[in-house]
Amino acid sequence: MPLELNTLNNPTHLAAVTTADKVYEQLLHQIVNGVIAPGSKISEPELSKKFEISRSTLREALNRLEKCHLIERKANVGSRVVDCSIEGLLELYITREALEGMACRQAAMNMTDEEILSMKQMLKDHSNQQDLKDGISYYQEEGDVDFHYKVILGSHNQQLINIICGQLYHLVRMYRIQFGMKSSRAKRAFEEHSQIIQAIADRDGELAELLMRRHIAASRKNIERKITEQT
Amino acid sequence: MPLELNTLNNPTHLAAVTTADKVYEQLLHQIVNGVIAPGSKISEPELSKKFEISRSTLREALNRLEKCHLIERKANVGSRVVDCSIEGLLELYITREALEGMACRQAAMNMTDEEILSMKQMLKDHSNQQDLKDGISYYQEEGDVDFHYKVILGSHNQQLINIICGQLYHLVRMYRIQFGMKSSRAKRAFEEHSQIIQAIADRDGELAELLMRRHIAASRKNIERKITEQT
DNA sequence: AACAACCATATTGTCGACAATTTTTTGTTG
DNA sequence: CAACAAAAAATTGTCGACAATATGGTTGTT
Repeated sequence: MPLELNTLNNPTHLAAVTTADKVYEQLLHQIVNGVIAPGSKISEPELSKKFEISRSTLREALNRLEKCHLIERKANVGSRVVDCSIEGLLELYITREALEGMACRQAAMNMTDEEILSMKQMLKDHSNQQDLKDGISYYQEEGDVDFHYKVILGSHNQQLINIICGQLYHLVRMYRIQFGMKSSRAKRAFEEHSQIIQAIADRDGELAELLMRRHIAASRKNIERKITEQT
Repeated sequence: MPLELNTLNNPTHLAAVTTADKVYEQLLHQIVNGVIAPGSKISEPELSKKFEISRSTLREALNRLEKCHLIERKANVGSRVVDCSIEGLLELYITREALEGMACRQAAMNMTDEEILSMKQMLKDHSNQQDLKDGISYYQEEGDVDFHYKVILGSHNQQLINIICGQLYHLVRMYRIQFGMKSSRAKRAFEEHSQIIQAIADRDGELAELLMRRHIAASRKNIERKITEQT
């Protein structure tokens, strides 16, 4: 069963209580999934009518979207959804490499034995799924997300967790959808996941970080290659 | 001339135009400098009276403080200034190590020759100051901040710049003031800065990242040592 | 026809009041 | 006196209206 993504954005792991929360979640979903196009302007009067809420609570929701860098605001002008450029995507992966690499090192140091066991079990489940689906994207996508999330949480470093899960990953998902990235290296990625878990289980932080960085860098280079092929 | 810190938090590098901006800047200053104590509750009615503004615009300012992780909000309960724990400080330095290390690698790849020249000049100025002040804290502190900022900006990676300058560094400053950290290794740090700039000038990203990580790790271990001595 | 200044319109920023929720106080009971 | 329940006060969330600023079109001049 895949992790519920929204829980990771909510520090207290509680359901959205206020209406601004709910509107935020809906807008988050719509932006990430491209229902609201990247780069498009956000009209406060229009949206507040559509959601049947006041502008105040809409602005509250917009502020949270701004926290995840999904929208940008200029004073006295308004908000726009961020637009997805290739440069932005590569910058994002560079940042992931740094943060998740370190998170992986910390995970090797700080994960409990139970957490490690749980990850190994997850990987076994994925391997069965992979036999069935033979590298087809959807489950592998979720599996990939699950894997990375567990490593990040395993770091037990609240700073890293907040930055990666709270803001970066929404952008990552948005980019994945915008560029229609279907992880053409599912099998290879799965093997890399195995190696990383092994390094964590061995409590080898140095190796764990190195492998995670290579894993993300490989994904980035894969994207770069595809992009340059297209042109 | 030291960098104007606030400009780095403002993406457009423009002065605060709206009143919420100004209140945000004042509150930022007060929190970072401990005028408002860490862990203390923030009363919206009280603050809005003190600043003679409405609660709406105060809440706007609070939202920006939340973006920098300087305050935390719970629904229907209110906001608190984050409190400074030793674990939090160490987590922050771990995160810095990852992000600034990568920023340094990117800086070695992406800085212009002019930017590198400017950094070398800055270091020369610092060295003169150091001869005069003989390792006394204040100027060295600002110099340290300047150095790190220039490297980060030199990465030319907007993601890294936003995360580090836009949010992490306010927390770093707050911690420095709360724990009264006076950089007892000024001379050593200056030498490390020199080595890092040399690696950047040589366009050796690998070494540049390694050195920056060691530089920050050394600072972290220095803190850990002090803390454990005290107990 | 091209450009500048101006005006009308629309959008964002700010305000004060009301509703919903939490926290504190008070009162009752064992 | 302690413990629990209920009411009161205070705080946060939400709303609609007004003020300040930007946008787009119009008009007038060269």
